[in-house]
Amino acid sequence: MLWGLRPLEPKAAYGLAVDLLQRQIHSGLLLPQERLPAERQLSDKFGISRVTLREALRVLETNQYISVRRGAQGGAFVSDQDRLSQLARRRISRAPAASMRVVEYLVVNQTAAARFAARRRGPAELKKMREALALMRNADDAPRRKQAETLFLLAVADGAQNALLSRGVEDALAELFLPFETAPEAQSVAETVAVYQRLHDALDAENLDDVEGAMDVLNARLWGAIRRITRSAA
Amino acid sequence: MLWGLRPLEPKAAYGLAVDLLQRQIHSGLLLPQERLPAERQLSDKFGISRVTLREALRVLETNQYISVRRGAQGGAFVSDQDRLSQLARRRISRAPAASMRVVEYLVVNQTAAARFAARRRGPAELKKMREALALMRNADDAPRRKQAETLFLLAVADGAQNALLSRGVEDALAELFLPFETAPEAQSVAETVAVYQRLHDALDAENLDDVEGAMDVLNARLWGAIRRITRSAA
DNA sequence: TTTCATGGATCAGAAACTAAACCATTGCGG
DNA sequence: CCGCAATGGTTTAGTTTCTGATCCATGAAA
Repeated sequence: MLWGLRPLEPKAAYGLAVDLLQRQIHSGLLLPQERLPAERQLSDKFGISRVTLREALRVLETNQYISVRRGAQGGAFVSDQDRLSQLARRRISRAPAASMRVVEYLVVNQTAAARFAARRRGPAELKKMREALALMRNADDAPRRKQAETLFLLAVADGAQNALLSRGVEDALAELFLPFETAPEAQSVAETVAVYQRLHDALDAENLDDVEGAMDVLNARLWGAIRRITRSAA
Repeated sequence: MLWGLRPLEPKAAYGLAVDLLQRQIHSGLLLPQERLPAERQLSDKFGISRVTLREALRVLETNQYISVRRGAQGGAFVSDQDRLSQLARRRISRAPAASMRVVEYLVVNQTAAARFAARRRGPAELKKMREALALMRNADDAPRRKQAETLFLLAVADGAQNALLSRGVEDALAELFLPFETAPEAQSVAETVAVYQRLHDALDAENLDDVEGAMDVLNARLWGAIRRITRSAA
């Protein structure tokens, strides 16, 4: 018997572009106020026409993810930190339970990926982790720290050499859209960096116990963050 | 910075229909030789035109997933058991490593889902599991047993009340496409049913230890199955 | 043999997308 | 101050995909 017959929902090309850009903003890969490539270049990269790309930009602008300015030095700019944090909080408080489930999924797949990565990570992934660590140390604001964390976690996921797990982690990070940390204390930041460093070292040394220990700390911090937000929103 | 800029790949409507039907054949929900609904009805359910649906059927026919017959009592019929098993083996032996990774992903998410389900499963999911068990007991051939197993596992995944985990399990089951068991011994079949029964009982009783025990057995059987296939293919 | 539910084929029109041009705005260097 | 050059904004003609409808062809069952 055929199961779950529901109308198909073909995604228009402009919708795919919206999703891709939105996901990168959610996961922090695109920084606040960052300028996107010119329309002609972006549409080229995406393999879609400029008209279609512009539809996508219009949607993102409407949803306050970007703003578009004309003229030389114009272009599409990611919204600023406060606006994005506001969007993130709104998204979470609209459906707090859903965000908890995303964290659940992220923790499950991220932890599994890290365990596999302890055996399978290659030099390329370790290098990406070190680069992310360097970014994290040099970062002087919350967005750059978030970006570096995302890059680190994606590198760990890639280390598992399992495309489905990588996609799962990527999806979860894109779905989450946590607001930027407020009032970052120097000590807390240093502690976070230390945990990622510990995870890198454990993966480098193929020390499974330490990998799990570091992941437990990261997962606990993640749960703490999401709980803090859902509480303050209530 | 923008990361991973690649050409977008808009999926045409007919492609979505192909995927949906192919996935249900892979996971065993659609039985061999089963007749699909008439084109006019199917296109209606999918919310696409009949012409577009027919494109999808043509693709599936080309790939030997179905065959189409004309006339009264005609229609699109899922290929027979041997043909499907052949397709499945071919798919696995083309990329054995990929199939192992799918199993990995399935085990990770299925196990996590079962753990959550131990606390969250509702009466609806328990009922679906019992119905699947009944199907499994009454099944007198491999396809029906596979169908019942899939239905049971999907019910467990739903019990976790986490849409992302459910989707992960569903994706993995659809991606796997295991051939039907050959030479089924009555004892082995009875043992399998017993394990699913044990999993149901454990979920019903919220007995987490027993849930994990049953899942371990199921996961081990899954690993055994995929290893047996990849070996015989080599 | 007739019936009729089914797949097969065709066509006009709608919707999405493309390619290419041209216009409007604006910062920057001369 | 002006004009260049890079950018977004707009228009148009044409292609591709999908739709909705109609009619034809087949073949099992009554």
